[in-house]
Amino acid sequence: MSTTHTDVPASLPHPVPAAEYQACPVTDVMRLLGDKWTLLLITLLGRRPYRFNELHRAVDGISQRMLTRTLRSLEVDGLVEREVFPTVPPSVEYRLSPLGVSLLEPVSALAAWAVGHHAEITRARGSTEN
Amino acid sequence: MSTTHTDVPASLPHPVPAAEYQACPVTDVMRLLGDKWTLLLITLLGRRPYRFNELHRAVDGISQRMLTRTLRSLEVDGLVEREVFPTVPPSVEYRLSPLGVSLLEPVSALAAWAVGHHAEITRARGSTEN
DNA sequence: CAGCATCCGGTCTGATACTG
DNA sequence: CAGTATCAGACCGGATGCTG
Repeated sequence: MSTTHTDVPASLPHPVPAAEYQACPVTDVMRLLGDKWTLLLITLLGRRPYRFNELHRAVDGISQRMLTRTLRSLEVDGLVEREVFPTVPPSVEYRLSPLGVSLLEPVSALAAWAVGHHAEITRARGSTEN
Repeated sequence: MSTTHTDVPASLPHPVPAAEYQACPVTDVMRLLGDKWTLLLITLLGRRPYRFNELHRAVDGISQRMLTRTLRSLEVDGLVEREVFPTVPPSVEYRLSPLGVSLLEPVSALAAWAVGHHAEITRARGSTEN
C-alpha cells in the first residue's frame, strides 16, 4: 500500500529536497502547525488583529526572534496577513487571512480533543513510570 | 492577557523542565502529533493493527529507528497498544488504543482541511516568490 | 522479526546585542 | 515599535552495524 506518502520519487540522493514533505498535504500542514508557537498565535489572531509587541506580551515566553519567525512563516504560507502603518514609530498589524480563518474550525476540534483527553495522556505517561 | 500558556513558573534556570509544555494541553498535544511520522502511523493504525515490519514497509521512507521511537512514544502517551506474541521469530502487533481511536475524528477534520486547502498554501508560498 | 547502540549533520529555539 | 544579526545548546531524524 504505502499511503500517498511515497507516490513520490521514492529514493533520492539525500538530504531529501523538501519536495517529499509537500507530497502529502497532511504531513505538510502538520509540519506547518507543529512547531512550538504557531497554534497559539493562530488562536490569538483568531480573536482579533494584534500588533507585534502586543503579541509579544500576550504570548509570553516567546522570544522576539521566534515571534518574528513564526509570523513570517505564517505569512508566507498565506495564513496571516501583515499590514504596515507608516507611522512613527512604525506600527504593524497582523491578522488571520480568510485561509487562516478557515483553519480555526478543525484546529478547534483538535484543541477540544486535547483539553478533553489531556488528563488521560498524562495518566498514561505516569503509569509508564516515567 | 497571556493565554493559559504561562500560568506556570514563568522563569526558570534553563533548560525548561518540560513542565512548561504540559501546561497547555493544546501545545502539549501538538508537540505530540507534530513530528514527522506520528500522524501517518496513527492514520494507518486507525485502519487495522499492524506488525512492526509491516508498518516499516507501509510507511516507507521511515527509518527503523524512527519507527521504533515514534511507536514507543505513542505507547507511552497511551495512544497505541503493543502486544508481543512470544513466537519464534518474535512477532509484535501495534494497534490504536481507545484513546487513540478517539483522536481519529479531530485528526480527520484537520486532514480534510489540509487536503482541501493545500493548493492555496502552495500558491501563497509561490507568490511570495520563494 | 523486532529491535538497540552509535555517530552525525541539520534544525529549532532561546539569549543577547544592535537598528531604522 | 518592530524588527535583524549572531551565537550556542538541545533536539530531530537518518545511516549503519549488531543482537536475542
